[in-house]
Amino acid sequence: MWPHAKIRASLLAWFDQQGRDLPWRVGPEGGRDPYRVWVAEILLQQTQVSRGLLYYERFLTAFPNVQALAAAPQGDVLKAWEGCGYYARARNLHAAAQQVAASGFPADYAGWLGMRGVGPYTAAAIASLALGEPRAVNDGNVRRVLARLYGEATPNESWVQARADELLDPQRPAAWNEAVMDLGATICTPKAPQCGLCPLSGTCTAFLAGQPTAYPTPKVRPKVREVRAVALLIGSDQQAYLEQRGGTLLGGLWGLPLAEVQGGETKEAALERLAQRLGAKVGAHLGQVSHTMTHRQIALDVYAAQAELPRTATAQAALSRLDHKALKLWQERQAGLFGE
DNA sequence: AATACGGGGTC
DNA sequence: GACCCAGTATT
Repeated sequence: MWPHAKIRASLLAWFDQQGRDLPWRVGPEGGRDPYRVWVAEILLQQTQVSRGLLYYERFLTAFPNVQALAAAPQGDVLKAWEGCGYYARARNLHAAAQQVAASGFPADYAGWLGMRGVGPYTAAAIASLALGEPRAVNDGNVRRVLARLYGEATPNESWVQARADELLDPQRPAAWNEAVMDLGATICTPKAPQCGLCPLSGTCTAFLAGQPTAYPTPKVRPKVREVRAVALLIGSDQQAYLEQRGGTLLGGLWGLPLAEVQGGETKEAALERLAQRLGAKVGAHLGQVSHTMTHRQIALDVYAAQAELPRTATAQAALSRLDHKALKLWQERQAGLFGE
């Protein structure tokens, strides 16, 4: 039988001393501002805290409360999210904010779970941190900490949730959740854990076995698909013809008109297809951009082109990193033309 | 149960 | 280059 009481006391004592001071941790323990917690939790999905911090202040300044977020145009919301990735988070957050502005905040875990973009992790986080509900979070930190604590090399979701549920401190659920995540983020890190500073090392199976990083075993990664595409820059890097991307990949963002090179098709054929669609005359090859996403490796050839199409100020639209790289080719060409 | 979904940090 | 990050939605 595991010494749950001892583990709780050790970790919470460490947390009270060494817990991180983060901008969304304002207000009483278990009674935080739901809007601020909500925004932070969405922003931090698959995003490291150090990076989330950069966006959090900016987002809260632009949209200080749920009414402001609900009333904002989607373009403004995506612009605030630009560069942070997983843009469905911003679209869902915006849509859900409009629901909250109309009907109020959900009152409990189940209510939050029904909101767009809110899954089991986020619902548990908001329910515990803002509502004081005893709900155990299950994120990457929790998974790693518990895998090591119990020496489970291949923990599945239900195993992690079960261990997290039974270990959750019923007296301080909010602090417990933050404590486990802080431990995972600062001490019990993936590659080089600082077991010498860990309050749980005395009961940690992985540490006692001398193999902390052996748990959990790495997840299998999906294969990266290689994609070739062509894009047209009509205008300049500052003022260009932009299209809003549909679908799930970069959906809602704006970018240069683009055509993927289909299987069995040449780059020239794709370029011709694209030019035809826009009624554009293709000019100089500006260069090639290479861009890696989690599941794609994109090689994009960018061409200058001429057409009677409306221009958008590129600084005002939310663009992906891929499109920023493409626009940069224009600057480099200008520098080249004028001999540096 | 798998896969799609960004972009960057760390070793 | 591998592996990961306060995960969720879709299939």
